Amino acid sequence: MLNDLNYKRRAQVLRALGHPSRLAMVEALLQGEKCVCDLHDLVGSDMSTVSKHLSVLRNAGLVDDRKEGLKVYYRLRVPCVAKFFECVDEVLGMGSGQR
Amino acid sequence: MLNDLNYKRRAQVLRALGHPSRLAMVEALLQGEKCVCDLHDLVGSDMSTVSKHLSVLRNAGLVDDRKEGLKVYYRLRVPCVAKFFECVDEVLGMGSGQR
DNA sequence: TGGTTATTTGGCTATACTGCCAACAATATG
DNA sequence: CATATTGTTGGCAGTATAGCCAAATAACCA
Repeated sequence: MLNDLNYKRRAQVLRALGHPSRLAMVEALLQGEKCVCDLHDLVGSDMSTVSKHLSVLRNAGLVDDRKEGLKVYYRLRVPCVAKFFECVDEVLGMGSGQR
Repeated sequence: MLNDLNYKRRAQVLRALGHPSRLAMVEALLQGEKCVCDLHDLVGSDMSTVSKHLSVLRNAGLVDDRKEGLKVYYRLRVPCVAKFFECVDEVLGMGSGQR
């Protein structure tokens, strides 16, 4: 298939966004840097789970982190994902077409 | 967590895009309707696999289908996904941050 | 140093996804 | 009707993902 590696990388980025908790975290990060503890409060699952979700986002290239004292702050690397939310909601707004 | 169902639905849409073959198919569909056979030629995997990928996209609300004679034609329901490709490539363009 | 807080990592089980094959359904054509 | 063509569905084996706990790391403070 045409340029397989490129599609794999792109898919990795989108798959990283394909989880409710990670989506919620990314949306929160649109407003600015958050520490893991903030995101932990947001999504409610175990801290270790949150940490693993964040590493999925990091490996996909979507976020970056920075340590300050005990806390680790994550930030979005790419503002354009904001548009994803609008478009995804447009998809959902038409009725999902589920069969 | 805040409005769990909404995040689940959104995640479903993004996860549907999170596969190399499905991405390639969606990109092809940006140029217009294609039959399953066209997409089969494009991605190269078994027809049944292609069909299942298409049903993932359909269940996510991303595509619609139409039967004409023996052939089934799929089309994108939402043009805005075109922008996803630009943004995703922007993510990749910065170096993926893989650790 | 010893203790506390914030986060990551390892390991495990449960669940979901992928991709192939075989079987089935629907439509066209001889 | 028999047969070919186009897709879909069921089922299975292999792989990946999710989420929890426990243990490890790192930075801070007494």
